[in-house]
Amino acid sequence: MSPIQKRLLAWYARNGRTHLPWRKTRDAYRIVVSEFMLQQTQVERVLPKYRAFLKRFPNIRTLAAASVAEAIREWQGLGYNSRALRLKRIAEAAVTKFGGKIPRDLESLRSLKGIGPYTAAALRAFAFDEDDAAVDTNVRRVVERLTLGTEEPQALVPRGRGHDWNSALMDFGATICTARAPKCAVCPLKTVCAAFPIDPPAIKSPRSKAKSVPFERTTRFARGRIIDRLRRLPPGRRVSLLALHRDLALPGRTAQDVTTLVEALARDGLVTLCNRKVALTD
DNA sequence: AATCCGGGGGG
DNA sequence: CCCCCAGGATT
Repeated sequence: MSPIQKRLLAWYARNGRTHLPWRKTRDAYRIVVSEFMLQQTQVERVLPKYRAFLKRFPNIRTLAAASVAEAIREWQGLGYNSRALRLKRIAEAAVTKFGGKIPRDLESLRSLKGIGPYTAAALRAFAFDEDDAAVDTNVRRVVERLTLGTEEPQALVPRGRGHDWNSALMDFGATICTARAPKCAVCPLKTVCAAFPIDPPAIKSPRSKAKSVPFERTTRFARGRIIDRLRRLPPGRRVSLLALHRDLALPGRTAQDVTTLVEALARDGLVTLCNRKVALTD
């Protein structure tokens, strides 16, 4: 192993978050649930949601057999509800096409909507102990700094250590080699880092943003409120578009605006619209 | 290449 | 308050 590899794995052995539940399992279903949650949310916020989700859907067949509405309800507080839908569809595909298991080969993984290059590699490393490099923006940044861009992330994976290596890079990037204000002074890799010491002013970028719309007027806010309202609906019940508009009282939104928003959510498959009444998709 | 998605965290 | 932020799909 190279000095970088040895030092980072040694740091991880002492400082890594090896106690995290998705680090202690090789159950591909549990790994894919954690990956979908972690793509959008901080670890501390994911932990309780992860436990609750697995309690409600203990295995892939439970999730496959559930309704979309149940999956979206269990997703409450995580945001990005489309990902709950995709996770649920992946569970269905695993049961109908892959013998009830998350597939191991790259092509099969990539055929599942919602699994891109990053998540496919993460699943192969964390669930199947393959030496793939799961490259998110944190890992890309860390590797670029450590080698000044001379090495591809995949080339750095120590043979047979893909699981711990990917975990180590992520923990390191989250705590030491952070995007802004990296802690070079206490970095265990500073003596082998090509970028040490990083020049802070180099991070400055010319920013002149157009003025932003208030968050309450954004499509994102409105969609989130609509899904939240439907989530609280008793199972099997639907609500009329007019009642939805009246209940939510979204700032600056007409009844027609609400209809348009609901139609978009219906195209996404999150809600079902029938006779101007709407509910989460069954 | 740019945009959409849903909030939360940090300065 | 203001700025920044992730991965995947779509166009």
